Amino acid sequence: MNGKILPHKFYLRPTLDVARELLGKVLVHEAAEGETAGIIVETEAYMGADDPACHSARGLTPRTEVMFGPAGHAYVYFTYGMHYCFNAVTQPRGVAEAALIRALEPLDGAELMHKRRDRSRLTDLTSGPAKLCVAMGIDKACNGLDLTRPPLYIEDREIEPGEIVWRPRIGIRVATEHLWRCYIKGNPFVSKK
DNA sequence: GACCAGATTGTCT
DNA sequence: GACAATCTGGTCA
Repeated sequence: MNGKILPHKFYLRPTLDVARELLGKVLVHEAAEGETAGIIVETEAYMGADDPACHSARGLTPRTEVMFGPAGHAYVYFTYGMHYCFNAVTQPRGVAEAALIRALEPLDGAELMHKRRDRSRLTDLTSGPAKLCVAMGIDKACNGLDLTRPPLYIEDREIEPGEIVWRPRIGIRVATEHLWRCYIKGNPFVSKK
């Protein structure tokens, strides 16, 4: 690692602020097979009890337990019978909000990502929430991990994200009116324009 | 490029 | 039993 790991207090703020400021930060996973890292280029905010698209809006269940827990932990959920998605939990214990990481730009361990994903094009490795989980080796075992220490953490390598834009969230059927997805304009790894 | 259906299973009603 | 914070590969243009 050659950056500063983001502390818990980074995540103890309004989720929209955290989602925006995660852009340009670096997600690192030190797995047994090797280390992979990527620059976060796209996120979405899930706003808890008042957001019908948020898993936690229906209350505390075994699945959403981590989101109700303290900030700075990993919420990894399984969906569509085959995909994992990775979120960073925000807000204090009891407030169940999170920032979904939707896309990364590969930084370290691209070779290992290719091996895990079996895709030749670099832009196919991490340009989507389920894709990046495969490329980074993130699965159910990562659910609940503390993001301020290895093996899974997010650090600041002082990368300037560039121009940021806000757009409606993707892949949900309710609450689509909010501009709660943000990404780095023009970045080729963003999942969708 | 746009649009569409199929895959496949955990989670909640 | 219905549905899901998705991806892929097909068709048509």
